[in-house]
Amino acid sequence: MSRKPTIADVAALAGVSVAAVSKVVNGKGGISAPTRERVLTAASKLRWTPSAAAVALRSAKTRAIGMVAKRSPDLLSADPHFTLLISGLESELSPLGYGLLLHIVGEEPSAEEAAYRRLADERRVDGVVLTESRIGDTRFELLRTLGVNAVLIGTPWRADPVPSVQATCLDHGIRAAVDHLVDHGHRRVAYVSGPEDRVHTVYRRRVFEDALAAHDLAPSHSVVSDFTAAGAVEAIGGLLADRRRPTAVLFANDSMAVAGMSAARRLGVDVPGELSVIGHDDLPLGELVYPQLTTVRQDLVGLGRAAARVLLASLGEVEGAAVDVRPPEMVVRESTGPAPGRT
Amino acid sequence: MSRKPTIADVAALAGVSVAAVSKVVNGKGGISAPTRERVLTAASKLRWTPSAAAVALRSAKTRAIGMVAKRSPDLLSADPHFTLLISGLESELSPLGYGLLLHIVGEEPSAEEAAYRRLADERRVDGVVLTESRIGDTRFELLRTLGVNAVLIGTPWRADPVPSVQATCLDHGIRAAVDHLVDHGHRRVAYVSGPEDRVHTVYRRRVFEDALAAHDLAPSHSVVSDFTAAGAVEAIGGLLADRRRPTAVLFANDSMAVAGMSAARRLGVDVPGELSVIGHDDLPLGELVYPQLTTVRQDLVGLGRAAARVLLASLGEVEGAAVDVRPPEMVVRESTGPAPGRT
DNA sequence: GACCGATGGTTAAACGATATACCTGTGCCA
DNA sequence: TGGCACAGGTATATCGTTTAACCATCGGTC
Repeated sequence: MSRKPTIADVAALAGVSVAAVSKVVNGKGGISAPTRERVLTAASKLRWTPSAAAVALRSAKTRAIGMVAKRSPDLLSADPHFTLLISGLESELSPLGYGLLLHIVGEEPSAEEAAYRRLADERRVDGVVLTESRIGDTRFELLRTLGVNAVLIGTPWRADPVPSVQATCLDHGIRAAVDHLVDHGHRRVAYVSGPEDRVHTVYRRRVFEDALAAHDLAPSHSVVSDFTAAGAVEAIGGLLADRRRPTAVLFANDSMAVAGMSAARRLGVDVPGELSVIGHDDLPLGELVYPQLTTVRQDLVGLGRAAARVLLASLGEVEGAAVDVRPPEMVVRESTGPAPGRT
Repeated sequence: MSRKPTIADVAALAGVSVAAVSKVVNGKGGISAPTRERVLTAASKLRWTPSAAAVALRSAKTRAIGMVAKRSPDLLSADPHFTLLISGLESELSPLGYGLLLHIVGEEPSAEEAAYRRLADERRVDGVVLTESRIGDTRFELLRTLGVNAVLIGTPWRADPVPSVQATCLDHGIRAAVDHLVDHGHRRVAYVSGPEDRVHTVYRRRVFEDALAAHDLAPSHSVVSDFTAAGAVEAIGGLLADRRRPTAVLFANDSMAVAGMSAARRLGVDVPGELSVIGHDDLPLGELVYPQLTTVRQDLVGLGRAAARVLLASLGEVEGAAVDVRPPEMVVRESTGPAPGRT
C-alpha cells in the first residue's frame, strides 16, 4: 500500500507549482483552462483529495459539524427522532463534503457540557446543532462563550440567543387534532405531556388549551409524564380510574401514545370505541400497531435539513434562503373515533 | 471573543518552550515534576487543548472513527438498531477522546462506496465500523485497498478479511425460541426473514431449521421479506391464507413482528390464542404494544462497545482483551402461548 | 521604445502541534 | 581539576495545505 499522494505529487505530475494546484481545486481564478485541465487529470489519476487535517489547520475550517444527543440508552432506542433529524442534516451536509460528528451522552449533568467543550476546544467542528430546547437552557450561553456557531432545532427558550429553525404554522397540527376530536363529539379531552423542562412541552400544552378554549372547553386532565412507556402506562391508568374520565387523550409523542393505547386495551377499554388516542411525531411505529395510531406529523427530516442550511449559511457555504419546514399536519388513522354514546 | 490559545501561549505563560509543553501533555518523560505542574496549571488557566487539526496533520492520527449507515429514511426511523450500536460505540470512544463521524447514505449503490472513499481519501478517520454484513460484500476489499482499519459488527461473509465482533453462543436465542414454541405444542412454525443478501438472514434461518430438526420438525413455511411493515403484512397474509397455516411465526426483526401481529389481529386472528409471534432484537417497541412481544434479545449496545474496543486495539490505544458480547437470549412476553387446541 | 495593465503563474510564509537532534548545567569519580 | 554521564530542557524541521506577495510575459498605447 503506497503512501497517500499529496498536493506536491499532483503538482509534479502536472508540471506546475503546488500553489497552482491549490488554486485550481479551490476554484480561485488566475489559472488558464489548459493548465486547469492538466491539474485536474493529474489529481484524478493519483486519486488525490486534499487532506482534511491540513486544510483544517491552515484555514481554520474543519468542514464538520457536531451534534450532541443527551439520552439514556433506553429512551434513545425507543425514539427514532434523532435518526430522522440526522438523516435530514446529512442530506444537506454531505453534498458539500461536510461531515457530522455525533456524540451521545448519558444523563449525567456535566457530560453534555463537557462534550460541547471538547468539540469547541479541540476545534473539531465549525458549528453545532442543538435539539431539545430546555427551559433555562445554559447551552446557548456556553456556546457563545466558546465562540462556536450553533443552530437550534425547535423553539428557543426565550430571547433568541442563537438562530433556530422550526416548522411554519407550528400550532396547526395540535389545533387540527383538537378540532378533529371536538367534531367527533368529544368533550372531555386530556393531555399527557413530556417533562416540563422542555420548551415544547409548555408550548404544546398551551396550544392544546387554546384550541379547546376556541370551542369553549377546558382540558379534562393534564398530566405530566416523562416520555417513557412506564410513565405513559401510569398516566393512562390514572386517567381511566377517574369517575369522569376523558373520552380522548393527546400524548406528547408516539411512543407514549402507543404504550398508553396498549395499556388502555389491557384494562379492557376499547380504542377507539371508548377512548380516542392521538400521538405526536408520526413515527413509523404508529403504522405498525393495531389499531393504527392517529397522530400529528412533524417533518423531522425537514427540520434537520433546515438546520443544516442555516448553519451552512452562517458559515458562508450557501446563500441564505432558508428552506421551510412543512407545517405539522394531522394524520387520521384508526385510534380515534366518535365519542362514546354518539353515533 | 479572543483567539483560541495555542501551545505557544501556554509555553509562554509557564515560562518554558513549546516542546516542553508538548512532552508534558503527551506524558513523555524528561520533565521534572515542578515544571510539569507549572505547565499543567498554565494549560488549564488558558483552557488550552491541543488543536485536533494540528495533531492530526502532524501525527497522521485523527482520533476519530467513521461509520456509514446505508438506509432509506423510512427504514431508518423504524429501526433504532443503529442508535443502540452507536451508543455502545460512543461509550468506549469518548473516554479516549475519540469522535464518531457518521454518514447516512440512501440506497443508491454508489453512495456508500463514495462515503467510505471520502472518509479514507480525506483522511478524516483512523478506522471505520461496518454493519450489516452482506453476501458478496465488496466493502472489505474496498477498505483494504484504501488502507483503513475496519471492524465488522456481525458475521463476516466468508473468510475473515477484516476483524469482526459478534455475540458468543450466537445461535442460543433462536434455538431457545424454537424450543419454547415446540414445548408449547407448536408443530407448524414459519419463519419470515429479511432480505436474502444479508449474511445474518441466511445464518438465522439455518439455525431456525436446525433447531426444528432437533425436534424432528421442518419449517411449515419460509418466506423472504424486506424488513418493512408492508412486507410483513403481506407475509402474514400469505401465511394465514394457507389451509394448513402455521400456529407460530418467527420474524427476523421486531418491527416486522409487530406489524405482522397487528395484521393478524386485524384479520381476526387472535395473538397468541390462534397464532404465536416472536420477534428479534428486543427493541423497546416490543414492550409498548399489546400484546407485548416475545422476542430474542440482542445485546446491541454490547456489540457497539466490542467493536469500538477491537478498533481501538488495532490502533494501539487499548490493550487487547476483547469485551465479550452477551449471548442472545429469549425474552418471553405475551405474544406466544400454547398451540391452538392444546391446553 | 518606454510604460502599463492584464493574465498566469511562482515563492515562501504561515497554520499548531510533535519529535529528533542538540545543548547546558550539575554531580561525581578518578 | 579534568572528564563524563545524565537529567532537563531548547531549537528546529516537519506534516500538507492555503494565501499573500511577488514576478514574468505579452499585447496595446502614446
